[in-house]
Amino acid sequence: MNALNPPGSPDEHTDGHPDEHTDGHPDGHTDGHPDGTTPRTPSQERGRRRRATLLNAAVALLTEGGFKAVTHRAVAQRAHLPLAATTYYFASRDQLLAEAFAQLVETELATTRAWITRHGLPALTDQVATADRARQLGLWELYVHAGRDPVLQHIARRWTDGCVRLIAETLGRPENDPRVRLLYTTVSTLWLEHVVEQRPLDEARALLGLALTQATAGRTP
Amino acid sequence: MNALNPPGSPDEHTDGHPDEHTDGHPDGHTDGHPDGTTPRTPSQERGRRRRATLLNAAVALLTEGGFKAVTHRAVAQRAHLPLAATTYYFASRDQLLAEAFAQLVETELATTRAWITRHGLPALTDQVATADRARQLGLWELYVHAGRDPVLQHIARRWTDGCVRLIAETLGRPENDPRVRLLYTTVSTLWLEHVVEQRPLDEARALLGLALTQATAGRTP
DNA sequence: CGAAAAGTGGTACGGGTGTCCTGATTTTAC
DNA sequence: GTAAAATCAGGACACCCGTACCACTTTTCG
Repeated sequence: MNALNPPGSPDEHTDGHPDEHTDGHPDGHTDGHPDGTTPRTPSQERGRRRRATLLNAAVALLTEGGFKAVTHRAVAQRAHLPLAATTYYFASRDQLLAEAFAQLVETELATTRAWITRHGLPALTDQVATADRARQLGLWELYVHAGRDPVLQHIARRWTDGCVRLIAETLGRPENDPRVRLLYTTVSTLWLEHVVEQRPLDEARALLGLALTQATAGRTP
Repeated sequence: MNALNPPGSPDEHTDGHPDEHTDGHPDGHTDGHPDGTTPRTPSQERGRRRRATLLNAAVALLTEGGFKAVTHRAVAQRAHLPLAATTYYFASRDQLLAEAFAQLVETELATTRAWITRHGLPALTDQVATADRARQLGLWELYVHAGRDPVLQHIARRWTDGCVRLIAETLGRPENDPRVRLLYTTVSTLWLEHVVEQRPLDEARALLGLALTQATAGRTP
């Protein structure tokens, strides 16, 4: 669950049993140097900061150019760290991407939650309009890429589940309520369409309004 | 409009004015050798077949590995043609990808139309279940990638518009009817979710049913 | 028929990548 | 204090890529 920790949080996995934590970890975060070559989350504060810097660089590059732009050299350069740091702290490019994806998902969910808390669900199209489009594209690119990668797939499901949970809470409904899920389908497509196709948002606003009307059946959210 | 022609269809662009067809062509199809270096659709039948073979190879690779797998060498090898053929018949990798995307979109739209004609809209989840998932992934990957590429973006819009048209025709409604577009949002998300996340389709079927009920307001499709 | 245009295909250029190697330095543990 | 472990960073390995170059062959056209 380390990928869920904010950068800089204490690491619980430095207890000398690294091997137990590298099997089937769904979010791609791997700890431990079983033979001195597999990276771990560092025990020293300095190393932890360097690792986080690399990860943030990866997210930035993901935003700017999609996952193709996340190469070891680009990440190292963006983080002003030597190339070897990338392989010291991350087992592979795939791990780097997975952790970047996980971070992006959590960040976007938190941002969206805050916006809805403040402005309400009907204003979600306004958040989509003002949010960093390139970052959204990075997220969606990895979302689709997750279809070919079981590790990323778990993270993708977390994105969907997080969005559904958000809507459920806002509507005061259980997450498995079909109306919640139906509303999510509309929100998801409108979001993706805006990010990819850059269509005007007038129609999206109207559709969101209609979908909300149907989901709440006359109750004002 | 050559990208809309089936492979092997007669080419109308060999009339000696190739330069007029290379500006702002939204689907990335370029004709003409203005200085002997820019590819055109060949005038000879053999060349046309070779070009089509390369394009089909690109689509196959897109299916198997996503757009990252569509390299000149992989395409040439898959098509059993020399590497130089790829640059002879296509101006760039981008053009190859654009045409592969366009072809994939048209194929999928046609396949979906045939299915709906035969089985009806409520059975759309069954088509999603039985269709080649990897091919769908290829399509969606390029769809999202289109967010960063104006040429592909036009093709992505064609995908969306084609789906909306399909639903509108099935419901006997105009394409700008909000209920048509709302139903499309649900269908789109359920499709993407299945392809990416591989969730069970039971819930998708139920949601599609609910969405159809709301879209038709008691009228049986 | 001959020249020009189109087609063919092997090769190379200049660039890039993920990963690994290894010696030096710093930190930790006994 | 010393040895082991962790950290650090420069460099290299093996591979890959898109694109361009160029000589040769085939087809077209005047």
